[in-house]
Order: sequence, then C-alpha cells, then structure tokens
Amino acid sequence: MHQGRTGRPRSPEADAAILAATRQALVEVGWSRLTMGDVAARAGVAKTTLYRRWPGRNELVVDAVAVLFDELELPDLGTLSADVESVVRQFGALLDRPEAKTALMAVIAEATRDEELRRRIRTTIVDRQKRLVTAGRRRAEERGELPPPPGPEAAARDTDLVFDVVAGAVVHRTLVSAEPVDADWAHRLTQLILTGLTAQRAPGAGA
Amino acid sequence: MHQGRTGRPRSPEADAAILAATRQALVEVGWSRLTMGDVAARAGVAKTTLYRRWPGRNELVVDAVAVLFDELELPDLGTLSADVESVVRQFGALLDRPEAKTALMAVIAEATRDEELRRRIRTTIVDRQKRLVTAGRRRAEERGELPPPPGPEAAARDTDLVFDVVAGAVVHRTLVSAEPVDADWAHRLTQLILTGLTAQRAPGAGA
DNA sequence: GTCTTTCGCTACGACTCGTAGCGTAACTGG
DNA sequence: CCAGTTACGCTACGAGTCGTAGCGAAAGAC
Repeated sequence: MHQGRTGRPRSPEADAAILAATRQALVEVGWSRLTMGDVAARAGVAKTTLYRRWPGRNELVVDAVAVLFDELELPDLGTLSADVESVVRQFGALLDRPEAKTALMAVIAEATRDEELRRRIRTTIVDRQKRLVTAGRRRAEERGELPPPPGPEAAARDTDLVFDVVAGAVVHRTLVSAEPVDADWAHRLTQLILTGLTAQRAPGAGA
Repeated sequence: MHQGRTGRPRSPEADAAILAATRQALVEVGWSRLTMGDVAARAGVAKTTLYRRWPGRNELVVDAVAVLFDELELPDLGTLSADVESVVRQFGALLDRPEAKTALMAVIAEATRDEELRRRIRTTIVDRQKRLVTAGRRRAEERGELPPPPGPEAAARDTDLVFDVVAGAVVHRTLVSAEPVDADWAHRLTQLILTGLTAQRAPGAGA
C-alpha cells in the first residue's frame, strides 16, 4: 500500500530534507506563517511531493519534531533525586530550542479538535518518552528508595501522574512563564516532587 | 489615545458581541480555521471594526479567553489539601471547555515568537491567577500547615514553582494525555504535591 | 449647529491553499 | 532490453483569506 514493491521508490533524502526544512522554517517564521510552499522550496522539492507524503502541515510538523525527543536519556546517576533532576534539565534544554517549543504547542492546540492527530502525537512522542519515568521508578525501587507499587494498574496510574507533573511543569515554566529551566529550578522542582510541599522547607536542604 | 474624550464612543456591546462570537467560533471551527471575517459575521459587525480594536486574531483570542479564567475561586475549605484539590478540579473543568483548551494552547504557541503577545498573556491571564496560589499559601501558614517563607524572594519563587507545577500538570493531563481531571486524579495530584513521591504510598492514606 | 470619532459597507491586490495535468526519472519483473 | 509502475518537478488553476483604503452615515462632545 504505502510501499508497493514495484515502481520508483520514494527518496529517503527527500524525507530528511523536508523534515529538516520544516524545523528550519519553524525557527525562522514560526507556526502561523509556516506554509507548505515555503517548506518545499527550502527542501528543494516540489510542493506536490509534500502532499504525497503528509496529509497537511499538522502531521508534517509532528513528525519533524518527534525525532528531537528521542535524544532524551536517563543515565543512572545513583539516586532518584539525581535521575529526576537530570531528566528535568534535559527536557528543559530541549524545550528551549525554538523549533521544539513553537511546534509542540501549536500541534497540541490543533490536536484538541483532531482525534487522529492526537493519536499521532501520543504514539510518536508521548508514549515513547514514558520509558524515562518507568525506568527511573524501577531503578528507585531496586535501590529501595521507593516502595514497590501495590499493583500493575496503580503503577501505570502513578507513571502517568508523574509524567504529567514533570512534563507539564517544564512546559509551563518554559512556554507560559517564559523563564529558563536552570539548575536551581530543576533542583527545586525535583525536591518538590520527591518530598512534597510540606517538607520542602526542612532545614539541611541548603540552597 | 485609546479613548479620546470627543467623538463617537466605541460601542461596548460590540466588544462583548465580538468576544462572545470569538469563543463560539473557537468551539465550532477551532483555531486554525478561525477567520476574522467569520467572527465579524457572527458578531454582526463589520470586519474593519475588529481591526480597529485588535491588531490580529492572536490578541483577540487572548482577550476572549481571559475572562474565563476569572471564574476560578479559592473557597476556604479548612485544609490546604482541600483547597489545592478544589483549584485543581476547577482548573480541570475550565480546560475541559473546548474554547479554552484550543485557544489557550494556540495562543501560547504563537507567543513563543511574539514578545508582546507573551506579555499580554502574562498580564491578562497568568499573573491574575497567581492570586490563587498566594492566597492558598497564606491561609496554610495561618493554619500552621506550612512554615513561613524564609524571605520575600524565596516566597515569590515558591509561588512560581507551585503555579507551574499545578497549572502545567493539569494542562498536560487535559491536552497531551487527553484524559479527564476527575476527582481521583485531582486527589492524587494534590497528595503528590503536598507529601511528595517518597511518602505518597504511606499506609493510612486509603483511597 | 459643528467637530470628531466610530460604524457598516464595498472593493482591492497579495498571498496561500490543495489539486490536476503533464512529461520525465527511477526502479522492477519478464 | 523493454514494458509496467510509481515518484518526481513543474506549471497552472479556482477558492478562500488577508489587511487596508475609501466612502457616507451615525453618535456623542462642545
């Protein structure tokens, strides 16, 4: 269907060039002024080639941005606190890139009225990155920092909750508050998530 | 400047009609297909009237959505936990409305490339709602649930952090994970924020 | 009444959209 | 080597939206 085994094959270089051109265009002109014709010209391909591969710019932008998120990693730093802080900083640095912040919010906005686009975002971005939370939790349990989850479904709900809190806070900080995710903020967010608001001012947690 | 004291005054009813028409259009056609001509037709005014009052649809949509956020309240429910949970649920219900979720994300996306629009969002929406966090914190301190902040600047940073976490988590849950902010989730988020991840599984917090 | 500003309306060039049609290029199977 | 099939670049098209300009009429201020 998408790739019958006869005829001229689609150029993989064109794919890469189009996605790169999309990211470049997002940086320079932003979302609302990004046009398919502009992307095609930057990529050195015909406009019709874009429409043969993507239904519209929403889907194109999702694919163009998705690869950025695969750069996130979870190195084992020895403690849950350090692991969380590392991911927070990485995610903050990622969202600091203009092509990521602009595109991500715009696409999410469109997805509120487009079920299929929402699924595309979930499968290509969100679900792929939940691996960070599950891996961090597993390590923390092995170290004895966290009790084992009472059941599989409760564990899944916890994963979703933590993911929403971490990703949501970083996104909100970066895009709405428009302030940087620096080392200090990452540290304070981590402490809040681990020990909570009531214990956050405990002495000995010196800044 | 904005209102010289001579000449025909601007019609306040037109203002209200335009903002209402904008919200209605957001619900029916969404952000990307919202046009100024469409809004003007719905409001029963001329297209030129819109351009006399707003520079473009970004600014128009910000103003149209801002009033929705003023509905948020912080009733004194006796405990910090109950207060937080109440705000989480209210904010979740607000973001469940299609005109709010679509418009908010789209405008934030545009704001990543528009400094003035970013300021408009901050002054008309974000800063206005930080009152909820500061009021909740003050009450909690009066009850003895939280220690007083070590200093004014630390208090401001804490307010910003909590606001980013709460608002970000609700937004992410609603728009990215696309799952409802129900009573159970609101309760679990509140517990996470207050007591932290390490204490969240403590016995006796029975669901 | 006179002055000033807003209003509704129409019209305009410029731009983008998504599609269709054409000839050519690339690769497959007989 | 030669059809068959698909992708490609290019051009052109009607449709829709943009933001602005110009006009006469309406609504208050003085």
